[in-house]
Order: sequence, then structure tokens, then C-alpha cells
Amino acid sequence: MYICAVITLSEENYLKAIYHLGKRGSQSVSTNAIARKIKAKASSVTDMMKKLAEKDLVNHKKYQGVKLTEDGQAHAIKVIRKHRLWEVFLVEKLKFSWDEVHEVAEQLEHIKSEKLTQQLDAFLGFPERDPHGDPIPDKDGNFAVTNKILLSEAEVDTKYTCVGVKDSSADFLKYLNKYNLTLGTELEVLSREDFDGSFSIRFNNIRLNVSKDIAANLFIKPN
Amino acid sequence: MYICAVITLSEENYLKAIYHLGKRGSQSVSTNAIARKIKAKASSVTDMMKKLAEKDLVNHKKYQGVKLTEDGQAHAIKVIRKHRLWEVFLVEKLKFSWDEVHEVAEQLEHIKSEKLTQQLDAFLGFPERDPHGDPIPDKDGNFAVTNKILLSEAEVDTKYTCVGVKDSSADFLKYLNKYNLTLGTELEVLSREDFDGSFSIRFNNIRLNVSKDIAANLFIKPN
DNA sequence: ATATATTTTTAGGCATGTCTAAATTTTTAG
DNA sequence: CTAAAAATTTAGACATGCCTAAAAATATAT
Repeated sequence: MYICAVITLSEENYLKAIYHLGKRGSQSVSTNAIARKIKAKASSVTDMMKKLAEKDLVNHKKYQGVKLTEDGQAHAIKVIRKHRLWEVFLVEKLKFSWDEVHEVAEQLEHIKSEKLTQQLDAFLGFPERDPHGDPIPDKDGNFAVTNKILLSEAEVDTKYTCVGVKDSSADFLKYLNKYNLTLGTELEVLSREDFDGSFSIRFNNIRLNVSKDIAANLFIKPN
Repeated sequence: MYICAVITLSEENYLKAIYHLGKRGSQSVSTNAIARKIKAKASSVTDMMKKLAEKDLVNHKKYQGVKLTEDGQAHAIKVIRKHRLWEVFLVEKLKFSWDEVHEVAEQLEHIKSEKLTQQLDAFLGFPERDPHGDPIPDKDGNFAVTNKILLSEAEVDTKYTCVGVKDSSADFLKYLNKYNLTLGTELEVLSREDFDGSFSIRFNNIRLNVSKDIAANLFIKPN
């Protein structure tokens, strides 16, 4: 068995960013996109890409962006698995609200212990999704995919179920809390305004107008 | 309220080391002692002591060692609180054995989130001791003290209860596992050999000879 | 008391991960 | 097609936290 070089906390954050930006690591990602995500300068990203390429975690062609290698993708998925498991733990066991978990999970996702991850998974009952509706990879890196769409892409006069959020910033989640729009809520799309891209929806017997920005961050699936 | 400067992971490890070496931070600790504990060179310790002194976490008199300030002690206790709470979590909830928890707790103790610590404490039922018998500080930094002694200091022909371990290295704990010598076990001290400092003890109806080294690492209290 | 040994500090160097400023390559627009 | 704009990389710098080697202070032993 081959000994995996130590991957630092910083490197893990880059791998995760590249994974998310490149649609699960399948696409090539630009230096600038990574810089925005990581909140670092492009030059810092280039430096790090050289290091990750050296470790065979990404393929880097000068001026052409990077793509995760098999190894890089596998590692990114491990970090994401830990992040999402910890989120479930925080909400289910420690009574955190879904808008409070992200920051803490960002720290916990870097804890290195195979046994910890496995046992945590078992303790939580092998959950399939985190509190934001995102799928949790299993120990082999496989995870469920749903035929989810964004509310902004929904058909009018159709019924859906809310299954996830694209943006899990506290502000967005607090908005959903305010209107009791939780995952699993059934909703009907009543109309769409061409002028501003806003939607009128009905759920729990209330009618709500949501802006284009809200609609572009809420995942739903047809009933 | 005053804003506490960020304390790095490395700084936290030094604070913890000084706390343990200086008998809960009450005594002055030498540079070399810290270096041994941290497994770093004395010169690195001096560098770090300057930084900690700058942040008012230790008092450092040149060539005279360091002592924790109130702030430094309070912070060390917070780290120790987290370390011990996570150990309880790993053993009670995730089925870790007491000889496996240390390394993982060393990572988890640095996670920064007041709420996480408080909720974890509550989730575990506000435990008073960790799996090795060490007291867990409460949120204000107070913790139980027991009149424990080392087996090596025990009276012959006296009955005691095993309440903790001084050294919690995996090797020592595995030795105790082997003989089923768990915390809470009642034992009788039968004799002590002047020649090698070993003890003969009886517990669970078995008789066992333990070396000086074992005796110097097992805490007991009189029944 | 003084020479030797030990401890501690200083000085200078190195890797990590970041930055700014300048140079280079690629993309876009006229 | 070429000039300007945008993206990317290079070069050089800095803070952190560690190191080695040498100097300084303290402790120990005869």
C-alpha cells in the first residue's frame, strides 16, 4: 500500500474549492475562480496549484486552469464527507440551527482519523443528506444524486418538494427559517414575473413572493 | 468587553504544556522542560515564550523560566476542558477504547466555538471526569479535585479504589486493559518490595505483581 | 572560588502560505 | 489582425514556527 503524503489544512481547502467549482471535479477551474472562492489573491492560488500538481492532486497546464486528479478528487470527497457528517451531528445531536453549522464544520472537516469518521457516520445512522439537503458521500466516496432543479427553473402551476439549498449562507437560511420553508416542505409554483424573475409560490397554506435571488438558491424536485 | 487576540494552535499547545508542567500553572516552568514536552528545541521554546509574553499569556524572566498569567491559565483550562470532553464523547458515543482517544482529542481540542463546547458538555450530561479519571473543568474553569495518590505511595494492607492514570499513553492503558484494571476497580495493596519498588495487589479476586513504573502511574484513593 | 557543565538565549536560516508589483500569456474588441 | 483588457504567472517580500550553531548566563563540583 502506498503512503499518502500529508495534505495540509490549506491544501484541503483548495481541493474542496476546486471540487465545488469544477462540478464535482469533472471540469477545469480557473485561477481567478479559485481565488474568489478561497478569498486569496490569484498569485497565491498559482503557488498552491504548483504544490498540488507536485503532489499529483491536480493537473495544471500553465494559463489553462486546473483539474483534480483521481487522488485529488478522492481527497476532496473525504473532506466533504466529514464536513457534512459533522453538520448532521451539530444539528441532530447538539441542537444547532442549520444556519449556524457551517463555520464549525469548516474546522471539524480537517480532523484526521479514519476511525472517527466511520464511527461518527455509524453513530448518526449513516445519514444520506446533511441539514442543507446535500448528499453525504459514503466511505468509498459514493453518494446519492437527486434530480433536483432550482426554483428559478421551475414550471408554473406545478407542485414540488423543497430538497436543498444552493447557497447555505446564514442570511439565506435565516430567510427560509423566517417563513418556515424547511427541507421537505411541499410547494406549488403559482406564477413567475418576467419583469424581475420573481416567483409566487404557495406552501403550508400561505402564499409568498420570492425574488429571483431566492429562487436561484433553492433546490426543489417535482412531486 | 475586551477582544481576545487570536491564539494559534501552536500557542495553545505551549499553554497546555506549561499548565501541566507547572502544576496547574501555579509554578514556574523551565525552557528545557517545555522543550521535552512539546518535542521541540529549547531555542524554539524561547521564541514562543517571547510571543506568549507579548500577548500577556505568560510572564517570562530571562533565564528563569515562565509562569502562566491569569489569562494564560484560563486559556489553558479551556483547551483542557475541550480535550477531556471530546475524550468522553469518543468513548461514550463513538465506542473508542480509552487508549485510542488521545491523538484524536489532541486535534479536536483546538476547535474554536463556545457554543460547540457548551452543547457538547450538555449532550454528554456534564461529565465530571474523562475516561482516564481526570477532572473536566466546567465552563467557568472550575473542576473537582480528589484526594488521589499514586499506587507507589500506598500503604500496605489497605483497600483503595482505582480513580485515574497519570500517564495515558496507549502502552500503559493497554497493560491495564489486559488485566481488566479499570477505573472504579477496588484493590487491596498486599505488599511492597523494597528491592525494586514493585507492589503486589489483589483485585477482582486475582493477585497481581506490578512494577514500580506501573505503580507510579496509577492513581488510587482510600476506600 | 573558579573551572566545567548545563541551561537558555541570540543569530541566522528554512519551509509554508500569504501578499504586492511587475511581467507574461490569453482573450476580447474594434 | 492587432491593440487593449483580462487572466495568469513570476519575482521578491513578510509572518509563523521551526531548526542549527554559537554566545551568554546560570548551576555544579572539586
